[in-house]
Amino acid sequence: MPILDIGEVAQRSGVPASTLRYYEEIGLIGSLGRRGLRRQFDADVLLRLSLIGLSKAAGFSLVEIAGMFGQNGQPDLPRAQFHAKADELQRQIVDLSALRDMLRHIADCPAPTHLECPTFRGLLKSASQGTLVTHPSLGEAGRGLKPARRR
Amino acid sequence: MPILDIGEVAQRSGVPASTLRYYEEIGLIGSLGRRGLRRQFDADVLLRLSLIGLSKAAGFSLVEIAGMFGQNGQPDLPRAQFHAKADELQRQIVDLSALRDMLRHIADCPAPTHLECPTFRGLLKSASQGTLVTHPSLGEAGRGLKPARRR
DNA sequence: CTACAAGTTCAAGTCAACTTGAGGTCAAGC
DNA sequence: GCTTGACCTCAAGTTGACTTGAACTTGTAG
Repeated sequence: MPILDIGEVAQRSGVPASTLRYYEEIGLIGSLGRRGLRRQFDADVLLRLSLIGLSKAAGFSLVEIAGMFGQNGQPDLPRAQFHAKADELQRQIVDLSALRDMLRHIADCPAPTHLECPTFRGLLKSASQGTLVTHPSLGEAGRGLKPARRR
Repeated sequence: MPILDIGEVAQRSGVPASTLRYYEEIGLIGSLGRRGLRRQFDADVLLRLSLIGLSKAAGFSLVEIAGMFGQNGQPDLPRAQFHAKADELQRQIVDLSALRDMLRHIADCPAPTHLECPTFRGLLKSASQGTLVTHPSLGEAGRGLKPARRR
């Protein structure tokens, strides 16, 4: 079971050392202990970081992620909540697929003003399985979507 | 072509008026003009807001979104860039699907420590079509993922 | 005509997620 | 024994995306 120090974890994972310290501080990852001052990480942390990256991309906050994969590796949440998160994610996947198709459409369709193109409107309407504002006077724009973040 | 004032847009779209002002300020949406002091919005803005919500969920920043759907409604970017964004989105969809399956797995699998479960590791490995750190000493964790944000 | 709800501006505040900088520690190699 | 490089802590700064508050204006209803 290999032990890594922070520089190696940073290099292999692409996550900066400052971020790793921050993640440890908030309890999102754990280290085995110290050698002198230096944190020693189990190689497993790399998997955990993948999981974290994935979850961040899905729009989960660090706090939520911490809840999903408690410090020991075991989830902190009841099973039903996982199903709920998965379903939420499924909805998001549907939406992103629609957006992907819209981007492809924009790239290929010669019409300059896409909001008027029926194909485009159709794709937009299909997003969020119809909960979007396309229908007169009902629904909330982007309702059911996870606000997402990047940096 | 109906004209809406900010309160109606807010109500129908679920986007707070303060956010709508902010979006207008940064050029993400446009208003038709003013009636007295009050902004008048074309109903089309609702579609635009859906698009914005969708794009935010996909992890695009407001600046990127503004570039994709320039103030007039026409994109500001070359076609190739749209294909690139679509492909990026496609990769993300694959990753999120893996994450969704992982969440389902956690909800259903009785084993308490999922990082050791082969099924789970398999799912994790499949994310980002294998660019993740699962393989010894190569790759960056979550590489290729768009960091996502929420509030 | 007056009240009032709904709008307006502008500056400052907030929040999550980090990053940066200054100054300190330690183990290994020369 | 001394230097060097990789690590350390802790406080403060940054960024994006908004939100809040105070003080002001306006169209409509009574």
